[in-house]
Amino acid sequence: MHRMERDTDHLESPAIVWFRGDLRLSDNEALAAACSHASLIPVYIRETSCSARPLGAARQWWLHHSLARLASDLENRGTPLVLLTGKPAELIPQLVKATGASTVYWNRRYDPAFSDADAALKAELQSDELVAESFPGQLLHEPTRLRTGSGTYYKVYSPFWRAIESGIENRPPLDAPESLKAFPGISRLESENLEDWGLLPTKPDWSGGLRETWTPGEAGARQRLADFLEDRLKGYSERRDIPGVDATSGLSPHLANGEISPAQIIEAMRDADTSASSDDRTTFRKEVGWREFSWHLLVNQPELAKKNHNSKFDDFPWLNDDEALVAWQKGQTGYPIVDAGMRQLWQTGWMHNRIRMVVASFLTKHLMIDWRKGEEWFWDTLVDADAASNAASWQWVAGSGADAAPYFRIFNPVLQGEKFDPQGDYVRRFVPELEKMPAKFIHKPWSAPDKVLKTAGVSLGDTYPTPIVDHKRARERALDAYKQIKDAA
DNA sequence: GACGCTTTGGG
DNA sequence: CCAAAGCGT
Repeated sequence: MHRMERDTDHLESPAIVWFRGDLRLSDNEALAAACSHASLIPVYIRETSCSARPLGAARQWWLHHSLARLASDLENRGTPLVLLTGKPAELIPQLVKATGASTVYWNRRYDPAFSDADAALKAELQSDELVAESFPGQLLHEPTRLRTGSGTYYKVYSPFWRAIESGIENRPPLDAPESLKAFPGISRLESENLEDWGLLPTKPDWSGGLRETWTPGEAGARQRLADFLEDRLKGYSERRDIPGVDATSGLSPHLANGEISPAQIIEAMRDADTSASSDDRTTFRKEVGWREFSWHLLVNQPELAKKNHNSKFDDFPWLNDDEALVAWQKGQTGYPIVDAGMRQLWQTGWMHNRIRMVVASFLTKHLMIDWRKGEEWFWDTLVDADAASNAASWQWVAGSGADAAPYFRIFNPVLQGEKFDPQGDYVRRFVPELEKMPAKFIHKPWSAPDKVLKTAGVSLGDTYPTPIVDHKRARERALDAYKQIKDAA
């Protein structure tokens, strides 16, 4: 068969659009490509027995709602969404056979755990004379392609950023297709019920705070972006560090679920006519850049969530202290800024970026617990849990990562609280038992005079924990441990 | 070969 | 002011 013939012929038959990490209709190249076909079959597969790490509970909650929105958005434009469970390598060919489709489109995902399987499926489909094509979209750059002058991947953010910065606005995002031509036999295809997938919590339903905080789905993502650009881009570079005010974009969970693309964000910001300074814009663009950098690292270092990027840390004497780990997880360390962060995470599925650094530093340095334990907890509880950002950022704080903070840079939880939450607004919101503490002592209640504690209704060790470690001693212990691996190398 | 690196703390 | 070190241009 001649290539030219096939290129026109295949448009006469339906195209399968395999949705994976891209739960949106706009800026979706795979979907756009399918629109030039006679009809299309959108499918989402709940993948079983694949090598990727299963989604954490918070992201499963999000996924349920995001898929529900995607299905209704597709329905409104003309086609249902087919839901299947199993192995794509079996299900996609079955779907091809059942529908007579000659084409399968999908957008690339970059988690190395999927790469081999996706490439193998593509090759298999193509060897059957089918068209199988993948498109970019989740990132602004192709993480495997970008190389330094000496041919290696980037290990330092600044040069990485300079390398992608200029090309960052080169891809104009696509509009959502106005209508979709459903495959005529689509309603007779086997499809499962989302409700049967068990993505939502049951026994205790802990999702109340998530529901109050978030609107999963493409429309929610677009709304949040619009609100951010209108209300919060101005002043972003300063205010983003203050956890007590709503100053960040809050787009991370939408990005993690592919409800919005980074190209859409960058473009919308360029068009946003606010009085935001160029500093505000650059700072935010660089945040998007960090996400790109993390994926660049993960793609080139597939073990990033498991292995120290700097192997010197393989000998670090981490402590196995389950009691301390649980206190950290539950927000019961006795350090208000740490506890506020951990409780925000549990209640809302999200934590302010600055506080993520503080709690991660506390776990890895004050408690000397392996960063992987923290990474796992975040993976399970964050609605924005992202395989690349989570691993890269934990290693950054722990000191073991690429371009990491030096290990000896140990955050002081009291000073961080006083500097970035001076009035204690953030602590008060998530640690209500300290609500009446005066600002002067809210980040160090143990140093408040008895009568201040009494007036505030705080009884240390009773209504609020005493610190589980002493800052000064913990700091010295961590630095001693670091000295061991430093001298050994 | 020089230069410039996200996010700090303590003495 | 110091606490590292090496990456990338």
